[in-house]
Amino acid sequence: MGAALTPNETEVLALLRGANGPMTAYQLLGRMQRNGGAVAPPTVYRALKGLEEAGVVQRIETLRAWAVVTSPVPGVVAICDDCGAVRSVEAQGVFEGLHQRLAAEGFAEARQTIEVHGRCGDCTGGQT
Amino acid sequence: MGAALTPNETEVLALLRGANGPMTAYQLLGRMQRNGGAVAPPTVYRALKGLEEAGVVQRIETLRAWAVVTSPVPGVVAICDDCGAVRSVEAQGVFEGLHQRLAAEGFAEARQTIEVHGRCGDCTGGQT
DNA sequence: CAGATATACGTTATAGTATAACATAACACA
DNA sequence: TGTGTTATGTTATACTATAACGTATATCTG
Ligand SMILES: [Zn+2]
Ligand SMILES: [Zn+2]
Ligand SMILES: [Zn+2]
Ligand SMILES: [Zn+2]
Repeated sequence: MGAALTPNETEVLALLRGANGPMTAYQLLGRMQRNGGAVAPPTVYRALKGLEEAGVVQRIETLRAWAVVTSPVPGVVAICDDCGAVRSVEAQGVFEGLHQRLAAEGFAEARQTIEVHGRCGDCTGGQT
Repeated sequence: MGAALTPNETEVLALLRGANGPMTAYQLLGRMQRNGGAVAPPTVYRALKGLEEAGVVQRIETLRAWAVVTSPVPGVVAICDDCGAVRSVEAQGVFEGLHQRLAAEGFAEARQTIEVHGRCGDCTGGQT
């Protein structure tokens, strides 16, 4: 079974949930230090690793930052370069199509990272 | 027109072309130092930036490394976690499907990063 | 309870990645 | 010749991540 979260993991998750977007590991570190005194980088990286393995947090590769997983199924990460908003967009067909395409090449995929930069609806003048 | 490459860019590109896979910026730096004496990080990062803007080099985000662009059209980067091989696989339908999906959300995409980790055909016991 | 194992955590140091800021050189060309 | 532009050199620093080792705590076992 998926083990319960440790206290450090719980704290990091709460910080990420309270943020309105991804946070870098050192932003998390700073917050934890202001909360609880002496905290060092391994503490936050260990927590992030555990949360990632638990599937509740993911690294946004193109931002070198960390965010809560908002979708039960893996989504496309859409990042607005204007306002910084990050959304996970479900795109089952895209993932499946990619799976097929790679399988045709004999490639057995284990993990897909799909991140897209651009401008969100709000920032383009917004047709919603 | 796309400006000609500078000497530093040319050197970095030659190193990447001579490698059998992505290289980190500091691997490139080490090579350049062995070739030409005093070289500092900004030299290689500047060259990488120029090459990236020229479209001949790309950063592999999930590897924090740099590789030559092998496909005229953007491809899916397939990374074998076993042997380290990195291939760019054309998947026009995937990119287009993703484009459509995001457009439907009002998101105007500018840059897609699609990287997949797994095992290549050679490493799975290889049906080619 | 003594001892063994496992897990989480603390602590220090260091590795690895990337950029800021400012100085200099080289070139084009008015 | 002067002037702007591009490329480069140089120094320092910021940012991201992990290695290595020690300690605490819980749990099980005999
Ligand atoms: Zn936006
Ligand atoms: Zn799949
Ligand atoms: Zn392989
Ligand atoms: Zn598109």
